[in-house]
Order: sequence, then C-alpha cells, then structure tokens
Amino acid sequence: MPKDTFFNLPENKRSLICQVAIDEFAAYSYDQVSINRIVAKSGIAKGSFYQYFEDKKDLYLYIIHLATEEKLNYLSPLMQNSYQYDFFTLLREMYKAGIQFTEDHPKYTQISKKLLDNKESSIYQELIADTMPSAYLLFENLLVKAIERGEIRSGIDVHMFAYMIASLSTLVIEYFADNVEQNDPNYNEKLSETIDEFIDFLKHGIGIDN
Amino acid sequence: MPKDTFFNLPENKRSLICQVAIDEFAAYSYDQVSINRIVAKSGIAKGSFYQYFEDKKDLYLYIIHLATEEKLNYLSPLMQNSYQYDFFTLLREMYKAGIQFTEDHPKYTQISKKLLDNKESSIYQELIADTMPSAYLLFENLLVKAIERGEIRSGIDVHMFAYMIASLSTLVIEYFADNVEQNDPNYNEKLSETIDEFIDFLKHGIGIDN
DNA sequence: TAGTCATGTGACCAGGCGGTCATACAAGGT
DNA sequence: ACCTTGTATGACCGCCTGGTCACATGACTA
Repeated sequence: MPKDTFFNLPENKRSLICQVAIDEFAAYSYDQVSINRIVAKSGIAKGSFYQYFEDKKDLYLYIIHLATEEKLNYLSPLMQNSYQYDFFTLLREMYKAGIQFTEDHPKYTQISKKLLDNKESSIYQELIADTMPSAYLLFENLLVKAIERGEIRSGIDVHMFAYMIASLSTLVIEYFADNVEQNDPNYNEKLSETIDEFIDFLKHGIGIDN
Repeated sequence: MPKDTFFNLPENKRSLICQVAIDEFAAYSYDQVSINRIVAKSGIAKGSFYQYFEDKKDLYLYIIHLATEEKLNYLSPLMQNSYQYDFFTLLREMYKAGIQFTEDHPKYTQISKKLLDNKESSIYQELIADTMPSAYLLFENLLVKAIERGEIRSGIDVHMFAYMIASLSTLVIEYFADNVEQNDPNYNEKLSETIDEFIDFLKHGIGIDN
C-alpha cells in the first residue's frame, strides 16, 4: 500500500500520478516499466515518488488493487445471484460482464493482459499463483453443483475442466477483443452471437452426434 | 544465423556453448538472458561470443531453429499422412506427439513456453506473429475439410474455432505437464485418458443432450 | 522569531546490461 | 624470417535501472 504521504496529496496530483502509472503499466510489462519515466511524465521528483510508495512493486500492487476493485463491480452482482442461473447461463453472463469490463476499462484490461502475458516476470508468481487456484476452485464448485443438478455429464474430470474453462474465459475475451471493433454498429449483436456460439460449443462440442 | 567462426569450432566447444545457451534460455526469458552469464558458464571470452554470433538475437533464433527442427521430426510424419485420419483422430495424434516432444525435450519445451509466456517481449512479435497465423490457417483448413467430410457441424465459425483449437492445444499440453508426473507408473495410460477425454469434449461438449 | 515537522528535490550510487575494440596469439604460405 | 589471416581476449564504453540521501522549502506552532 502507498504511504500516507500519497493519500495526503491534493486530489488532482494524486490522480495524475495514478493516471500516468496506469498508462505506463498498460504500455509496458512490469519489468520494463521505468520509475524514471513515471516521475518524468508526472512532473514529480524521483525522491518524491519514494515518499509516496515503498518501491515499484508497491505502486503496481496498488494499481492492480484499483483494477480488481473495479472488476468486482461487474462480477459481484452476478455471483451474488448465481443460484438463479443454470451453469451455462451463469457462464454466459460472466463472459458478457468480462467483455463489458474490457470495453469500459481498456487500460485496466491491458494491464492484466500484460500480467497474464508475462508469466515469467518476477511479480507474476506471487500475485497470480495465489489468485488462480481460487479461480479454479470457483469453477470446480460451479461444475460440481452443475453435475448435481444434472446440467453436466457426471463422468468428466472436474479438475481438468475447471482448468480449461478458467483458461478459456480469457481466450474468449481476447478473441473477441482482437476480432471485433468496439465501434462496429452490430457490436452488441456480435458479442451475443460469439458468446452464444462458444457456450453452445461447451454444451455440445463441435462434433456431429450420431 | 551464427557466423562461420562458430561452425569452424571443434565439435565439443560448439555443443558446450549450445548446451549452456539452451540451459540459459530455458531458465530465463529472452530479455533476462544475460550474455555475460552465458560466456562465463561457457568459459569463453565475451569478445569470442561476438566472433560467433551477431548478437543475442542471433543466438536465440539459432536455438529456436534447433528446437523447431526437432519438433518437426515429431509432427511431420503425422502431417504427411494426415489424409488417413479423421479430424479428431488426427488431433489426438498431434497432441500425443506434442506431449511426447515435451517429455523428450523438456529444455526445448521450457524455451518455447517462455516465449509463449512473454508475449510482450521484443522478440515475440517478430517471431510468433509470423508463425501463429499459419498455425491458425492449418487448423482452419483441417476444420473446413472435416466439415466437408461431415465430421463436424457445418454451422460453426471456422475462424473462431481455429483460434480456439490452436490455443487449446498448448493448454492441454500445459495442463498435462503440470498435473502428471513423468515417472508416474501409469503415465502412458493417463496420457491417453486425458487426451481422449479432451477430444471427447471437443466432439460432444460437457452438456447433457436432450 | 525560532523551532518543528511533513514534504519536495535531483545529484548520486552501485550494479547490470549489450556490445566494441585494440591487442595478442597461433598457423600457414612464401 | 616475414607477412597474412583467423581467432581469442577482457578491459572498456555508454546507457539505463531501482533506489538513496543530504539538503531545501514552506506551513504551522510556540
């Protein structure tokens, strides 16, 4: 967490620093982000930076914290009412919410994409290694409940498919971000189509049933 | 490509340098690999290194070249006889070959995993950005033929599923590498099971048909 | 006015990097 | 014996990094 000094700053200066940091972490991977650049763009002295933050990691974790809080705003309403949905519907809504977050907060999305894209970076291990298992667990729980409710075949390897679905969720979002323009007139339509097709694939596969 | 000087080297010295480089690139991402470390471990002078290679990238591309050649040994027999197989069988064999390569050449696998895990690194763009589209095209072609042969539903978005299947292939291999010990007594059995279950998922999904 | 405390500052540090270059050496040809 | 050619060498260069520290500033207190 940043030091008190940072939170004592006038609002405009504080948010300027945040904005510069967000731009920087969206443009460069953690290791490549340069404190020198950040202080230069922010117009503050190098020494001041270290009055506000312990070190580079401190700033990064704070930015990640901001992004996570914002993303939870999109997902938590869904999760609170998760019992209302069957497995596939819940999944569809989660993907939609995820893509909506991406569109509303492209910088945050770039930051987390950079994180996911640099699994070897020093920061990845301690940050994601803690988070991912809980994401897998979430999907494992959803799968188990779905099996109990008879929505999903009971023979499947829950562990493996939790892994698959967790990984696929970022794949779908990336595919969509890479292949559909946000200002496409049929944007929302295509969004629904893509997700529906993907959910249908999860349900029935791509093979021809005999 | 390395300079002539490198290929004029006595065999043992040349392969020592290769081995050190392979270890280094398997242990560190491209940007983090240090020429200083490589020359130290190889017991050669820094200047000598630059007698053998243009620069760091030259060495890296050469190592990637070695890995690619070796991987082709595993895949090309399959691709040459691809017409013999239906889509899902071919896919299964490709995954098996891929996993076999991983087991036989763990260092090469780590190197390409590092490459795929650092999509932001300077080298990734020019190396993968050229290769991946051709991988997608391969899968697109396979999908189109499979649809013609009636092995796959005709309504699907070929472009999207080519992307999905290409991405999934690395996912399956990673999942397997992370979750099954190579010296497991039932290794081959589990390998077949995992792949079969995954192929079955591609065919039929995980939903319950009504 | 003098003292105190939070904050601002940028020159500076040690360390690491990729890459260069003048020099030395050894082998072969003449 | 001399010159050329290919190779070996490591000190050195410029650059950039994250982080520090002695000092300046300015506001509030006594």
